[in-house]
Amino acid sequence: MKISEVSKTYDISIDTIRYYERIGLLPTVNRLENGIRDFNSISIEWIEFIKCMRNAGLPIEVLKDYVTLVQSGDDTKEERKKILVDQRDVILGKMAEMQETVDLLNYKIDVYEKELVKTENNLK
Amino acid sequence: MKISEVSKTYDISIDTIRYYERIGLLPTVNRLENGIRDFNSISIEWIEFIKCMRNAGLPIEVLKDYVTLVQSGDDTKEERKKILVDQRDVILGKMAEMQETVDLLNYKIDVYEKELVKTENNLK
DNA sequence: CCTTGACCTAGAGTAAGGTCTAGGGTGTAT
DNA sequence: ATACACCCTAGACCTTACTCTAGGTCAAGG
Repeated sequence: MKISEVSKTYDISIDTIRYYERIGLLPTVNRLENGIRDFNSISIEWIEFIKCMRNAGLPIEVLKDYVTLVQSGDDTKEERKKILVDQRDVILGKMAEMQETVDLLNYKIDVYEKELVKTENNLK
Repeated sequence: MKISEVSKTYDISIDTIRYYERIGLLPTVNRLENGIRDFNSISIEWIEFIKCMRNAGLPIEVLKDYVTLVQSGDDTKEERKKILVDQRDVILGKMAEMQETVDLLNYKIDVYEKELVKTENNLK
């Protein structure tokens, strides 16, 4: 799979994919003889994982640490698991904050709705 | 209320508060004769609102638009409500994405747990 | 009086995460 | 054989949202 196809399939810009590889977030991608990237299923799995984690706002540095641990063997499993658990907690915390914001927005929207109805009635 | 107190109470840095005023996100704050900011209840309400919305990731530009509309009178209520509704949708969308990430993390954490137990048993 | 601490402004600097440009190679359809 | 679509790298540039620095005012305590 070439980079443009990956880009379209996962809706990540070509530049971003190359950037991820360059900074070591995406483990080195296979190349054809002419140097062109040829994404195999392992690279694709990383792409999917990175996309999902980045969507949730996990910082690149944390993901890089995780990727590095995965690449350095089985005795890093405890450490890897800890990263995932910690980040899950961070996400859950953010979701709770966002829910508070949604609650406030719901309240404010409700107030606007009532005020707008009042204005309509006044026009009658 | 002086800036340092606002900063402590709402856990926003003094620099950030001044920055928000400077860029027009926080409507102009009252001053004492000597030029020192004196936050009244209206400013405080804005601080609380901005903090809540920024926590949820709403961009400063969108919030600035909202603030501008509030300051330009009652006939902008429809437009203001639209901003809030749109942003609520954005937040709900992000929360759904984050839930997907949490699901994936739960799965992965579970796999690590099982593997780690297996390793322990092998050591027996 | 003078030092300390809190306040002020303007403007430069920083961090995170991309995005874009210049310059160049390759493969294939006309 | 040349034009077009993709691919490559290195490195500059950009956006968002702060954060910090320099230089200065002012009020209270020792």
